[in-house]
Amino acid sequence: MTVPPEADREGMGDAARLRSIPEASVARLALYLRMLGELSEQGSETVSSDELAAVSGVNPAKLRKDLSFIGSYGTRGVGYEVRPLLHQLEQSLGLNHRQAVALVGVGNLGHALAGYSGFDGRGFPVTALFDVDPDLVGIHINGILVEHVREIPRICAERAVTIGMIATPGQASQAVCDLLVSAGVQCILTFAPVVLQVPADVEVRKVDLAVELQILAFHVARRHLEEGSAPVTVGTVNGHTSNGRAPLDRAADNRAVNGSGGIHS
Amino acid sequence: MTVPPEADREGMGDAARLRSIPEASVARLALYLRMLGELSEQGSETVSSDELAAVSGVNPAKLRKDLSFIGSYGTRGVGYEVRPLLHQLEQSLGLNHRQAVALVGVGNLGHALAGYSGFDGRGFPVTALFDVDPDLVGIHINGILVEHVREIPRICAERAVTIGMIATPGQASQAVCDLLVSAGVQCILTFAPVVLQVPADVEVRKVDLAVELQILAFHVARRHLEEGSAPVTVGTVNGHTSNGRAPLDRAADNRAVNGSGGIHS
DNA sequence: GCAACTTTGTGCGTGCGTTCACAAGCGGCT
DNA sequence: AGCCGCTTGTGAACGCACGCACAAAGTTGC
Repeated sequence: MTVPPEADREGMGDAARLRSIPEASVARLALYLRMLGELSEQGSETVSSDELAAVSGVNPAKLRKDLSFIGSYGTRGVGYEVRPLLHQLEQSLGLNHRQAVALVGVGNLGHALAGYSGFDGRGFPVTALFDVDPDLVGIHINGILVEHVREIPRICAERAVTIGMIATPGQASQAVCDLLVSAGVQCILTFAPVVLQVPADVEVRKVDLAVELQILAFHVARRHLEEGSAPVTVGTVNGHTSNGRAPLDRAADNRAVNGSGGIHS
Repeated sequence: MTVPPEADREGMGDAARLRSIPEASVARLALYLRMLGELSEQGSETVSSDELAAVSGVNPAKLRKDLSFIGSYGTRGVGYEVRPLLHQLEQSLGLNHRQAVALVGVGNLGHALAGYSGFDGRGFPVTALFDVDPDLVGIHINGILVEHVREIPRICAERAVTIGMIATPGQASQAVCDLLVSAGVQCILTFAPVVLQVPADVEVRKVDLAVELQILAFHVARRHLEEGSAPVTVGTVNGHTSNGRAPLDRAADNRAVNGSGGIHS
């Protein structure tokens, strides 16, 4: 086989190794990290790939391969030591130092996000809030002052914001996005149902709640059609839907939303 | 291979055709649907695959293939008629009749979701709210009464709920999920950072905000390493085109969160 | 110290998803 | 009417990701 031009040398630098982690694996690594944190709190010292895979809802082999991307931190015959693995995951995922997050749009959804405890506790302190509504600018949420959107460039620079969250109405989202980008923010998480246009060096992730529901609605429709044609399921209406199988088999069959997503060009 | 009971005949039934749509395509179809809605409001009569792909941030060929899964509704040399395509998409995605949604957990995030206008306007009326907190049970949000979680089975059956949303703290989510499943709900969208165990015939989608941020944090870390070390330069071998590093090209290069996700077994 | 058991790490086959590229088909122009 | 240009729909190749299955490695028990 022709050796790939850029030799895959042994002593691969961190940068090279990180760059080569598949997008889908990164998403799962973040999940493992959370699960390890819970195991650690419960006092577990070690965990096997089978156990960790079970609580994460993934295939054990896939988990081991994911972990192998960040190095070998397991002991054959034993499993993984929870604490060291957790620490290594944090480092590889860039969580060794906290990332300042700016949230733009403190309306309905934004207000909830600003108060979401899951961010601060996991190394993502919301350090800046923005809005355009005069009724909102000036108030405090969770001890943080809501500033006017026009202050984004200055404040984001001052507070070393690395991640921006957009929870504005759709029409405003592109303008807000441009502001964040001009402030040097290279990673954006948006809840606006708009395809944001950004320079190539900016990473955008989009959470579209309406689309999520539509995907589920599709499955509802598909089920109805299947019931009508193939004698697959039993109960219809309020009927408890246990078809043939055990009502409570704990299928590890979950479809996670986060994932490889549409990576392309 | 043994032909599945229902042969893949030409005049393929709706059920067979819908079942064969790749998961990743379904997610994008929902996106196209929204974009078509906007185009329709702007008065567009027809749209080409290139245009629709551009505003959706996807590859034109991929878009055409996605649309081909639901049939041929384009005119060669012209494009797609917006209105008929939109209608066809709605039908294929199961949006021809509204889906009743139940929301469990009206705390911080749940309260915001209950008031989110993007649901009702898109055929997903939130018709039931639940919580355990005595301070919340009994109040009205957006005109809807918050009921106690123990009422889930009865009320979900009464109101023909097909989709459940879980916005409770992590510890409560599995119990809530079980309640929803016992009420016959087969599609669940959860915001709790927990891997839900469900019967095989229940569809679960998970939106994990902390994980989203961690994925972005990873990209921050990767950027720092790249800047510091390797002369990253253009393309690794097969060059993914990605980082051509044109400083300001308006790349339609967005990574969408929703996507194929971890589909398996 | 050796054997047997346990669990990691990974090479490889397979299937899915994306992309390219082109033939087929439709409208407009002459 | 016939030709030309445009756009769809799709066959085929490519690449990625998943999961199996096994070798390597370490631990426990005798």
